[in-house]
Amino acid sequence: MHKCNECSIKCAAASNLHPEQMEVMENNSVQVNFKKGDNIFREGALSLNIAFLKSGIVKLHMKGPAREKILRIVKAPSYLGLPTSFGDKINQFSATALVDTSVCFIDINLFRNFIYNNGKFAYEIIVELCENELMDYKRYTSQSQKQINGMIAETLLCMSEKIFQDTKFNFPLTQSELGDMVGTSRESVSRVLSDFSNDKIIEFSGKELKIINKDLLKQISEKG
DNA sequence: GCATTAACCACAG
DNA sequence: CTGTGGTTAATGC
Repeated sequence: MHKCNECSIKCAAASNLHPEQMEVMENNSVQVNFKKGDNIFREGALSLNIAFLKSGIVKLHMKGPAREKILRIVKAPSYLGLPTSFGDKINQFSATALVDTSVCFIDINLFRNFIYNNGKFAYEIIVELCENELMDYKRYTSQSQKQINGMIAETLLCMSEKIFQDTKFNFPLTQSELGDMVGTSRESVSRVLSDFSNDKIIEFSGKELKIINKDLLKQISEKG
């Protein structure tokens, strides 16, 4: 049996749990490891758990009328899909591991009890939901008004800053997935990436991506 | 009209 | 899965 108490990977919310609540959680949660490419939970399937991403990187995605849409890239530590867990018993989107990943599944009824009985815990959950909602609003506004150069620049910057905290990183998506993320075709992604590379803004070989001219990338992102 | 943007198709590594 | 060229449609001077 794993020990939630001793787990160093806690979100802001869980650190507000009382010792006895922590113990209950230990008895009502399981940790599962996933390989790169594994499906963690699937759109349309029943779910009675909250999924907490302990380590790794995950994509949240849902089927659109034409093709798949990547909603968000999530880096540990973070909850995966609180909206789908509380809004509906059926998952409204899928989660897929982009790298080897470890996830804790917590019983939804238990989680609900924590929210009822522990205000600080609930507050932190609300904070997280609000932050996510705000970021989504920003992305939707960008996506509806920027051209693809701007969208891809924005996405690369975001990955570099928010996910990897480095100008050089292993790009976790295929070009086709990046297209699904910013709402464009894989061909357009390929062209933009080539252009950026020719203009010495980025460098990429295989999956290794390095941002060389961050200022220019920012300009492209802002001007759309 | 002419230029730009980007999607769709096809074919090749 | 990725890179490119041709084609086509929409939009904007």
